Amino acid sequence: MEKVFKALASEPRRRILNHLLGGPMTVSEIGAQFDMALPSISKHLAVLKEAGLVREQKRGQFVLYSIAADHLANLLYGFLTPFCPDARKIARRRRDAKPADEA
Amino acid sequence: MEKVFKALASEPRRRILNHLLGGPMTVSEIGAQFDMALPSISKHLAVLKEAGLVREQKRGQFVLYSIAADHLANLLYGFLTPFCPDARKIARRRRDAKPADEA
DNA sequence: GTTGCACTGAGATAATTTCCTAATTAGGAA
DNA sequence: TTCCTAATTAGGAAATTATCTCAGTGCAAC
Repeated sequence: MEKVFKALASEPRRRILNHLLGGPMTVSEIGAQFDMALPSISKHLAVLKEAGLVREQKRGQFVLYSIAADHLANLLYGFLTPFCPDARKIARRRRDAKPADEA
Repeated sequence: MEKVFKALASEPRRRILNHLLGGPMTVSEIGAQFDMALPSISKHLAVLKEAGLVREQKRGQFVLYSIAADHLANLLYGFLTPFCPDARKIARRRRDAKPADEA
């Protein structure tokens, strides 16, 4: 949870997540959307991956990153649960639907 | 949104929010739960307030802080919307229920 | 008024984060 | 092999954050 909120507490990283909604992208493709050096993008992706918010898969010399939307949703619903009755129902429903996916 | 995730990216601040689930508390009462100097607690509360996650009300020499759970839920649901169809419905439902509460 | 408690502001310091450039690793193609 | 591209690692500078102590402000009770 700590890593998740730390990861989300960065505008570039939230923008990366939004870009990935369109489907898997390589580091260069993501970097082309930003005015930032590629190693910085790579670092941000590592932070997101460490938090479980993206997945990486090597494809030859490329690395494809894709969003782990389910994980993101489960974590935030789980966090919201104590604060909000709505979230409790949804968190339970999501958990029952995919029993082995929690963090 | 930036302020919200920055505020949540801190273990002490998330703990403070959880403590406030029991109802409004003074700064000293909150501080008693932590091994941390009071000015630090005060600072954390200021960050949470700046993010709209808590409200403060002066009561004589005391300052009562209480959680703004609705705001927290609305913001996170709003953030989740692009990533998760569930959140879209809920965010809309919440918004329609309280039309003048968004950030 | 004076004393005491609740809280916040100020200043200092250590740790963390973010970003860069340069160098390195690794894969694919000539 | 040699060259090119993709991505990461390394190293370092600048900014931000977190925390402390100490000083101040405001209220309340004596």
